[in-house]
Amino acid sequence: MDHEAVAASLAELGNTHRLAAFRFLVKAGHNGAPVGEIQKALGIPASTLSHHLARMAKVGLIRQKKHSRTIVCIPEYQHLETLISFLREECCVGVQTAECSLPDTEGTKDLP
Amino acid sequence: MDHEAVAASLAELGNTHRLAAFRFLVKAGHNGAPVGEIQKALGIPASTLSHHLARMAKVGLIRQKKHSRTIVCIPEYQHLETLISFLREECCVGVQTAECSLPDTEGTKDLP
DNA sequence: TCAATATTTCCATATTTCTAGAATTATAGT
DNA sequence: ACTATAATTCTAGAAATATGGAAATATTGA
Repeated sequence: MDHEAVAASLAELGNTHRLAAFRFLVKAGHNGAPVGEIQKALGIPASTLSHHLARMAKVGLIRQKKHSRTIVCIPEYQHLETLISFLREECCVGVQTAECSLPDTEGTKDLP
Repeated sequence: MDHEAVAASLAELGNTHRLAAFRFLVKAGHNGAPVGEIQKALGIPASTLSHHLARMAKVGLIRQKKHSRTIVCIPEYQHLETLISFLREECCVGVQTAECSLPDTEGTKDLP
């Protein structure tokens, strides 16, 4: 996953409704959950939710499978893993220790 | 960090310019880098960059310290750590194994 | 065939974000 | 005091996002 793709995925998770939907799906497990169930859980209008789910599917955060009338949404764990790996590399580059450590707070003052 | 704060931080990282700036700062290390240096590296207009940096500072992704005329931006490693922890919990909830595993791809078909 | 259900697509509107030039502020050096 | 430098704030237009009602689509079961 390249820089642009990472940014796009993070942007999708960076919306409270979408993040809530994704969290719900992850909790639901590998089988995911149908749109209607998500809708009942989050309590947002169907058209709004549909729009958000479509966006997440577009960047690969979730997958959507049709079972007759219902559309089941499945979280793409691997996608999130990749995202986390990217962030972790960002976090640890430039840091001395293998594990991430806190920056030294020198004697400079914070801005007001 | 609560749901809203996580979404806000992810949204900030979900922009290519800001993600690039953050990556640059992380690579720069604990001492961070002055705005002008970031500007030269990314090659975007000063006012645009200033706007993006201010946004990142607002959600706590970076800190800004003034040294005479220059403003040094420092990445908040701890903040990113917290973000990653949150995502990791999301990822592993509902999954059987301790480590994150891939979802079973059942016999259902993907949407067109 | 008809009604009900699940969901999307269409549409319009409101809001936010992005962008960058111009003006402004703050500070250092001369 | 003056000039150069570093960065922000102001401003405003363009683009993208968010929202939700209404209509459309697909599918099931009677």
